[in-house]
Amino acid sequence: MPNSNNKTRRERLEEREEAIIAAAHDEFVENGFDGAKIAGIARRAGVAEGTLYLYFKNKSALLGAVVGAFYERLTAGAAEGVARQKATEERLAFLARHHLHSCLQEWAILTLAMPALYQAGNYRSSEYFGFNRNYVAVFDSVVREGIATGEIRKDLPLHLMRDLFYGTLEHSVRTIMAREPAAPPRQTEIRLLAEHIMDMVRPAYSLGPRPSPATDSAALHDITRRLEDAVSRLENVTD
Amino acid sequence: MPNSNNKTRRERLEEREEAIIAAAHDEFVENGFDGAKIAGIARRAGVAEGTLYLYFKNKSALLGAVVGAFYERLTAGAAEGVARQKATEERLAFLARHHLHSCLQEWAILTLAMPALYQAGNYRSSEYFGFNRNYVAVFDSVVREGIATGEIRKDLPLHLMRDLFYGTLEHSVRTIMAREPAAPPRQTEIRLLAEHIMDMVRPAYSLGPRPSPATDSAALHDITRRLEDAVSRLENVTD
DNA sequence: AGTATAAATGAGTCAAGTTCATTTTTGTCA
DNA sequence: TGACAAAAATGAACTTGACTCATTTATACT
Repeated sequence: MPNSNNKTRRERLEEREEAIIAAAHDEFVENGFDGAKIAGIARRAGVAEGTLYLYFKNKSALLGAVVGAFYERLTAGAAEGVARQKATEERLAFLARHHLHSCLQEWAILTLAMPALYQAGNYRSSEYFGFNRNYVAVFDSVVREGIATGEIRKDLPLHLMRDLFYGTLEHSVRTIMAREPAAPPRQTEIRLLAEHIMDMVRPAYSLGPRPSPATDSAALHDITRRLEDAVSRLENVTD
Repeated sequence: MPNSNNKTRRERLEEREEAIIAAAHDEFVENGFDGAKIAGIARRAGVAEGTLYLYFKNKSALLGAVVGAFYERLTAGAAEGVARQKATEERLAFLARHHLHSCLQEWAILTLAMPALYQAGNYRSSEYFGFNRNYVAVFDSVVREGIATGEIRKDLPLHLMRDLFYGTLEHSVRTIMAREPAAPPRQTEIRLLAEHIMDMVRPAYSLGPRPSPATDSAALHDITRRLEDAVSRLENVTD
């Protein structure tokens, strides 16, 4: 009787793999990388320790799979949101909110991913490089389009704009989590924070109508005064 | 015969501690945190393994001492440089160059510090929190002064400006090291990069004469055209 | 049913961080 | 100077946990 179940062999293997990744996720999130035990993951997944090594090369590869799943969710969410918006500014604002929301939501995963990101001897060859590449591709295409339509300045290398955007966001997330480790990410707080960040990013990118209220309004005030002067002078002439 | 050497007991202990930190530095830099072995550090320092535990609680504490020394150099350099400059903009430009230079120079230490920074269960209580606090205090005082003199906008929380500044710098460093892992940090390249970053930071902070040429000139153009229209209309009336 | 191949198992191996009973060094005092 | 108590150092033994592999179990095909 081949196929005693209604599952093909391949399907059963993939199910097991997913179960292992889910188990690893929980064990890592609860205990951190060093605190997580292979034995614990095996127990959660309902398999023997040795079995894990048939699916993943070692503990780090197990973490890689967990982080990869996170990046997949992150990237998919970013791409979807961007597709819903039309204006460059709205798109960037969405990406900021989405990044903040995701990173705060899954802070535990981030704390697992960052070390691996930095430790990777030659980062380029590590799987994390690919994860990041796919993710920032969404941002890159938004900015490239913004530059093409003249909404964004074109005198700076794209990678620097990316560094500004994601560097600021990541640092902000770290700041928040350092302030209130147990903070549940409230929707409105994220919106406010994203708006503040966009208030800095906008002028940095030369995006939007008002690059900077303070200086701009000063310049416009000056022009306006001159306009009024001119008008009243001309009116005096007609008198 | 008390004090057979010309060294007091305390001095000898401190010398040994420094030797151990130096040994740990080299072992960590060469092999990374996991790759570094307590036995290796002990051998380099010329002491027995057990002796290390008389000076440091565990391997992590050993890393903490190495990272602490790095932060001390970093903070001292930042404070000195800021004292040499007078204008807010020059000070920030210096801090940017200094941060880039130091982090590229001692990239190996950074890759050791970042994981610990993120892993620290409750970051606030970890020693790394204090290191960072002292370091960014230099930046904070520069920005506070800039706000007081009206050079910098005051409608954004200070911590966000910090996140923009150091987030961008750190992300840039990571980008560079990912591109060319064996890159020797050339002085001129660092200057150029810092200038580019300042080109983004300046308008974000509303620092300097022109917040943003592109949009600003567009707005002014518009006003100017309206001014000219008004003038010519009035001139037609007087005809 | 028989059998070859794939998959799973878990006891055993090994490496490395940490501990602690013992030894060595140091400073003081008779 | 020599005894001695306290401090410092030692390294063999202990412990933990990732990883291996000889053996067992399940699967699919004839």
